[in-house]
Amino acid sequence: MTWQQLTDEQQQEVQRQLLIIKRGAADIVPEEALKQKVMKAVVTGIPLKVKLGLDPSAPDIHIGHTVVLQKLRQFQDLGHEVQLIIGDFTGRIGDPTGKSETRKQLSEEDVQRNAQTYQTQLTKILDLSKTTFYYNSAWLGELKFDDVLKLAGKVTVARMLERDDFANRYAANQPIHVHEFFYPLMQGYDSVSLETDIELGGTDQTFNILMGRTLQGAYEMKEGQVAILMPLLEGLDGGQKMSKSLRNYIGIDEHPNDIFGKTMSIPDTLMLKYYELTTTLSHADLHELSQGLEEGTIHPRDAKMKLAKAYVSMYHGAQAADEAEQHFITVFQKKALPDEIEEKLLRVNLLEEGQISIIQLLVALDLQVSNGEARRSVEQGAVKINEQKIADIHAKITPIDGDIVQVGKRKFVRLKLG
RNA sequence: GGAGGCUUAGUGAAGUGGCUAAACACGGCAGACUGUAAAUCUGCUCUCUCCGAGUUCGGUGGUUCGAAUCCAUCAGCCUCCA
Repeated sequence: MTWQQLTDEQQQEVQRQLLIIKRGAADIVPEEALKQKVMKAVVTGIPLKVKLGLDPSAPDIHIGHTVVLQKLRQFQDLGHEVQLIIGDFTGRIGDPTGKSETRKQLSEEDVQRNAQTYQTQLTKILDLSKTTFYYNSAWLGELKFDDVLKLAGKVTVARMLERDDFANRYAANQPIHVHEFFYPLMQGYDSVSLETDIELGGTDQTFNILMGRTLQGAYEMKEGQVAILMPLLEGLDGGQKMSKSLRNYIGIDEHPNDIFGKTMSIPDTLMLKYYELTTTLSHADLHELSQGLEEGTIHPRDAKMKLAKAYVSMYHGAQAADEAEQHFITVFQKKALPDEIEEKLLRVNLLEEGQISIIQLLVALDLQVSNGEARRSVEQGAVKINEQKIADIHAKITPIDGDIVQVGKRKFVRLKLG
C-alpha cells in the first residue's frame, strides 16, 4: 500500500493519528512500519493490536507506569485495541535487570489478586471495554521442550549479547544465567501468539520488544511488530527511574495528601517532563507553560501545585484535589495544623500519676520507632504538643483528651485516652 | 573435576588482633532558609539509659587477657582453568 493510494480524507486521518501516537515517544522502531500499519488500519477499518506487558508481582500502579498507560489510552481513543499481558509466566524469571535473581513463584491466587488490583486501578486510565487481558502462562506454559528449542534456535548468542545489560555484565565478568536469555524470547513469543502490531514499553525495553519483532518474522508473520518506546520517568529523587523498589514513586492509589505532597517534592527541573508524559495537557498548553517558566512569568511552585492537583484529580476526583491542595497550603505553607488529624488511643495504664515522659509518649503513639529516635527528635526541636515546642528530653507530660502531638512537619496525632 | 576470591549497619563500601558501634558515600529523619515536602546549608542516623551500658560485622565452634580482624568447620555467592 502506498501513500498515493489513499484518499485525501484517509491521508488526513493517518496524519492525525501519527501525530498523537508520536507525542512524547522517545523512539519508534521502525518508524516507517508504524506509518504502514496505521495506513492499513485506516483503510481497512481493522484496529491495530497494541500490547503492553505487566509485571504480575507489583500491582501498584505509579505515575511512572502511567507514561505508557496514557499512550495506550491514546491508542484506544483512536479506535485501536489494547492487549494487556499479565506476565505470570515470565514473572517466574524476572527481567534480568542486573540484580534480580530467579524470583519466587507467585501462587495462582496471588496472580489473580494482583490482576484484579490492576483492573481496578486501570479503570482510571484505560477504557476497559477496549482492553483484553491475557495471561502468558496460557501459551508459554503449553510449550514442549522441542518447542522451546525451536524458539531458542531463532536467535544467536551474539545477538543476545547485544543487549546492553548482558553486554555490560559479560564485560564485567558478572554472572549471566542461561535462563535469563529466555526472558526476551518469552516476551517476544507473547507477540507471536497474539499477533501484536505494536508493543509499548520504556526505552529499557528496546531489546525485548525488538526481539518480538524478530521472532514474529521468524515465525512467518509478514510484518513484525513496531516498538514504541517511551522515555523513563525519573522518580522523586530526580535521578533514578521511578520504581517501587527504589521507593521514589507516586502511587495512583495513595492518599490524596501524599500524592499532592510527593508531587511537590519532585525537583523543579523535572516538572515539564512530568507534564508532558503523564498528563493530558495539550501541546499548546505545554508550550505556554514551558515558556512561562523560562521567562519567569509562571512561578515554579504554582506550576507544580497545578500538577499535583491534576494528579489527585485524575485519580481521586476534583473534590479530593481541592482538599489535598488546601491541606498542603495549611500544613506546609502556613505551617498550621491540618483540618483533619488522626486520632490515636493512648492507654491510661502507661501513665504514672497522670504523667508520661515525652519519649515514651512518642513511641507509644507510633510517632517514633525507638526511644533513641524520639530523643533525637525532641533534641532537634521537632516535637510539639498543642503547638508548644517540647525541647527537654526529660519532660513529663500530662496528657489530656484531644491534645495534638506533632513530630516534624508531617506527623500529627490527636490524643484519645483510653 | 581443579584453583582462587567474596559475605561488614537500610544500600554501596572501608576496616586484617586492642585507640572500632565500626571511616566514607547514598538513602532516611530533623532544623534553618525559602518560592514547595524544589534547591542550598547544618545536625542526627544499632539498642537501652543520666553519666554509662548492652548486642553487632553470613552460621557454628575454637585460639587469645582481648577478634569484624587469627584458626577450623558449615552455608551462600562469584571468577578462572579443565
